[in-house]
Order: sequence, then C-alpha cells, then structure tokens
Amino acid sequence: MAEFLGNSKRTDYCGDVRDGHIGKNVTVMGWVQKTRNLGSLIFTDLRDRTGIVQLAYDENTEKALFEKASTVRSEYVLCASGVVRERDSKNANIPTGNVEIYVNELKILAESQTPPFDIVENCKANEELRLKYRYLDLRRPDLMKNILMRHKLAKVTRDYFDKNGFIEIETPILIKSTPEGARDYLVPSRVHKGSFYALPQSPQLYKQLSMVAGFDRYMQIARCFRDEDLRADRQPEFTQIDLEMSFVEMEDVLSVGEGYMKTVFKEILDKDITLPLPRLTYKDAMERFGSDKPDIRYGMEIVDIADEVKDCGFGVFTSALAQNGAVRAIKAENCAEILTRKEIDKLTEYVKGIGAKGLAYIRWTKEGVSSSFAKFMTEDEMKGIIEKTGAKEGDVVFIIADTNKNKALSQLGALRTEVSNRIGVEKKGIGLLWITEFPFFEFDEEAGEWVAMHHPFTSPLDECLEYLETDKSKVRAKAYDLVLNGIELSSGSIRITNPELQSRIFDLLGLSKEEAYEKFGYLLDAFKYGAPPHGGMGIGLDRLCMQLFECDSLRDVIAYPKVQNASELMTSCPAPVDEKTLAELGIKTVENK
RNA sequence: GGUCCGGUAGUUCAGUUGGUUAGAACGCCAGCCUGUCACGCUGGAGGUCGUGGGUUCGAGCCCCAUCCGGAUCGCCA
Repeated sequence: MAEFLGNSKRTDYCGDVRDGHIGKNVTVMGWVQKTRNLGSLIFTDLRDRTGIVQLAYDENTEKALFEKASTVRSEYVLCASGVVRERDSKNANIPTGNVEIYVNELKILAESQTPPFDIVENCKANEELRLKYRYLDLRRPDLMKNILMRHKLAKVTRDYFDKNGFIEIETPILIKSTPEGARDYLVPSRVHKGSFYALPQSPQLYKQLSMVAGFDRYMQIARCFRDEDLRADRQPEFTQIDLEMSFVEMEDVLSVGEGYMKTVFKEILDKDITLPLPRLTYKDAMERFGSDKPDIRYGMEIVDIADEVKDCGFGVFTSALAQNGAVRAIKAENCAEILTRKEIDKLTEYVKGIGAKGLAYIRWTKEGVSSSFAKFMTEDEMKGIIEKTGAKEGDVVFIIADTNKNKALSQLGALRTEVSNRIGVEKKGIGLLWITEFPFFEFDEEAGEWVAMHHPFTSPLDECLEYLETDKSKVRAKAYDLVLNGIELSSGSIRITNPELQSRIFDLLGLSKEEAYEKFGYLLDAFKYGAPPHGGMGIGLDRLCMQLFECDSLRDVIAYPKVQNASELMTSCPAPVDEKTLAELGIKTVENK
C-alpha cells in the first residue's frame, strides 16, 4: 500500500551521495533499480535522474522495517532515510560505490507493476514497445542523459546568443499558409469556417519582419512543422535554433554561426574546434563528394576519368562523354575482400535504385584485377584508370557514367556514403564545414521549369545579377549550409531587401505580382518602410544533439518523438474527433478509402 | 506511392525438409541464503507463433491479403 510523503524532504540526489556524507543522515527519493535479498541482508539500488545509490538493511534493522524492505520490487518509488556509511565491500563500477545508506526509515510512495522491459542502459527491447511506454524508456539512464544534455545545450545556446546581443522573440505557431516547399500542417478555424491556419515550417517571415521592426539580432529556439515523410533524421515537428541579424553580409553570419559551434563543442563535449571552419563551394562539394552535405571525415573523393576512357572501346563510357556527360570514379581502399562479387551486385542494385544506369568496377585482389568492362579496354587504358584513381592491390574502383554530369556526381556521392557504411570506413574527427554559393535556381525536370532552390527571399550573389534573365544555371545565391558529419545541420542566407530585385525574382519564378502579393504582401509592404539588410540561419537542434550524443536516430534525442507514419505510439495520435467537433469547424467527414 | 527487412513466453531470441507435448536465457512468483552489486541455490507459473484467409492428412515454417514497426527512394523551397 502506497504511503504519503508527509513531512519527508529530500536531502540529496541518489547519485550525489559520496564519502563526504559518511556519518550523516540523508533522505533520498527515487525508483528501485534492483533488490538483492540475501536472507538476513537486503540491498536495494535506488535510482533518480542523477544516478544510483545502495540502500542496506541487516539483522540489526528493526523487524517491521526489514519486512517492509523485503516487499519492495523493481520500479517502486521509495523515500528512504538513513545514515551514510562506508561499504564493507566496495563497487568501483558506480560513483557512489564506496558508500551505502543504512536505512532507518522507509516509505513506499508508489508500487509498480513489473515493467514491460528492463529499465537499464542499452536496453535491447524493441523500439516500438519502448515508444509505447516512453515514460519508462525515458527513465533509462542513456535516454535520460540525452534529454538532460539537450537541456544543457539549450542553455548554452541561449547564453551564447544573449552574449552576442541576440533577443529571443516568440513567433506565432498559428500562421498563414504559404504553400511553397514542404507541405503545411493545417489547423481549421472555427470562427472562419473553410479557412485554415498553418503551423510554421520555420519562423522565416516573422524573423525578417522582426528585422524591419529593428530588433537587430533575433534568435529563437523554435518548433517547426513539416508534413512530409519521416526518416531517421527527419521528424514532422522539430526544433530549430533560428537566428537573424541586421546590417550584415554573409561573413558576419558565418562568424556568429561558427562561434556558436565552437562554444557548443567546448561546453558540451569539451572538444576544441579550429576556426574559421573549412568551406567548400556547392560546385566543389559536388565535384569532389557528389553531395551538398559531404562527410569529410574520410576520403574516397570522386575522380574524373574522362581523359582516360574517352577513346576506349566501352560504349557506355564513350557515349556518355559524347553527349556532354561524365565518367567519374571513386576508390574504396582495402576492401576487395569484403566487397565480393555478390556485394558489388548489391551495390549495383543500390545505384540503379537511385537512377544510375549501371555500375562499372575494378576489383584488385591477391588473385589479380577483375573488372566488369576490361574486355572493352586496352591494357593501357585500364592502367590509366588505375593510375588516375591511385588504386592498388586490395582496392575497389567504382565508375559511373551518365549523359548528365550532375546525376553521375550525385549517384557517386550516394554510393560513396553507402560503400563507406558497408565497409566500415574509419571516420575521424569532427566533419564540420560550410557549403557556400548554392545555385539560386534548380531545374525541375518534371515541371520543366526553373524553381528556387532555397526560398525566394534569398539574395543572389551580386556578381550573378546580370545572369538572372539570361542564364539561370549561372546564378548563385548568398546561401550557405553548415554540414556536420555528412548531415545538413543548418541552412541560411542573406535575404533580398530591395523591392525591385524581389519583384524581378518573383517574375522569374513565374509568380505574378498578384500572386506574390496574395502570398507575401505583408512582407513586401514591410520592405517599403525601411528594411535593413539582413540575413540569418536556422540550426537543427535535434540533429545537432544527434551528432553530439552519437545517436543514430532523432528519436533518441527527442523526449516524445513520432514514428515513421507520423503517429505517436504512447498517446495514439493522431486520432479521430467526434462529429460535433468537426461540425463546429465546418468540416464534413470524408470516407477514407 | 515504390523497394527491402522484421513481428514466436513479460523481454531478447532459437525453432532443421511442413511432422509427436513450440525451447533457451533474462525477467516474474514461491522457498532457502550475512556483504550482495549480472548475488547464489531449489522449485513454479507463463504461448491465439501480429491478424484473417488458403494449400495440406498435418502449418510457427509454404501461398495470398492485411495490420504494426524499421531502413530507404520519391518527397523534405
């Protein structure tokens, strides 16, 4: 039977009891990790968010108390008072292992059913089950630690930006839908039937308006929402460290951004990173790594072998080159034994899955060189490829040819990641860098038109303005991403504040004056009243945690995450609502087919 | 929307070519136990093999459908 807390007050957290407490009376509260009943001796490990301390009872313990202690089971909530004493036999494995609490008063504050899985570090239980009982999952030390560290990161973040003159401003959660980019989550309006609010994909326009207002430097730890399919590193609601600065150019924003990263790595991991961070232009990143978010902790860079194969007998290569395409290679070192024919076949399937026409390879084992295309090549041509890629015995070279150079590059980029994971390439250090000079436009093949790669308020580079109307492929933007270990951590840009340039851009994106005004009129109006030059960025807090705490999934750093179909298993949301509620909102139910 | 992987005791898993009563470990329950900390020893309970069909003399195993979870492509300005 559970007891009342009464006048009991905690004197110490479990994990804090140390040698210095010996001889003192303490009161601790927490959950039972484990009891070990030896007959006339009982030991109970009591856990709270700080750690574990051992409670002890022996033959001198009052009989009723001893009886009570023997009824205690896992996950019972206890309030235990007693004298801290040195242990007879110490446990070097835990920080409190020198001492124990010799209990003289015990309250069972709550009993517990046997939990559906063990509340232990590295719990092997299925994630589905753990998510259903998320409150128990969070009790586990590793997940508890992640959430506590996340708190610390948020504190470090606010401190850093406060020190640098940023003001935290809360922007609305119910906003106007701007159907650009990702799908919006919509909220029906009861008062305005048939009209909807949207949940923000980011506070983008509000932070720009805050610059017009004159706050000069804004930041917010902002919740953002996107109604798109989930991934291990994508949740439908996520948190951004959102910031915007006035009277700045790109260098100023990057400087604040990398100063923040340095502070974070120091404060959270006690690691030093060197500034300024390395930079790659988008073009170079694509040429070298086939990705705009390259993991630079390992090599395996892309090599152009066009010169080596341009006159060879292999039609796949020559025809790609003849049509202005590309033939590029990557070299995976010391993995010819791991990457058997069968493994290479799997990789071929993989690249075909992402649109490649095929995968050529050279595999150099102790037995010699084997290759999918050697029969079309002269010995010198093969030698040329091997020399150009620097391959040696034990290596495998992969080659992709495509009539579209960018496709070949991005396919090799994806292959590079896939191969590095499969062969377990060593990834050393912290792969933190800026990617700059993103293209302003990208060609949407399906729609057959140029669309904005970033958002339409991104400023083109000054020297690219002349190409706006003449050659969209040449226009680069004042847009920059921060990449950490192969994931996009942050994205930002300098914004357009010149109304004429803005309408030129809308025009080029096929947005009429009326449409533009309908969608963003309030921003365009605001810019008529003195808009300072400004720019900023948004840093993915969840992704940052994921990297800092070395987790494989965002779900490990978000207290209450959603699963792949965007539902939450603990509360079973989303859920239907009753007809009356829907009627109030002016919504008719549609039979779901 | 596509592709792939998984679902057997509370948990993690094993389960041969389709063949007698579906096993192990941990956990749980009971008893014993004076220094445990993965306590130990003895005994016990615990299963709609995700669900629904089908094939078969016979299905955990084969086939179809479906649900749930994961990875990934599309998607994510």
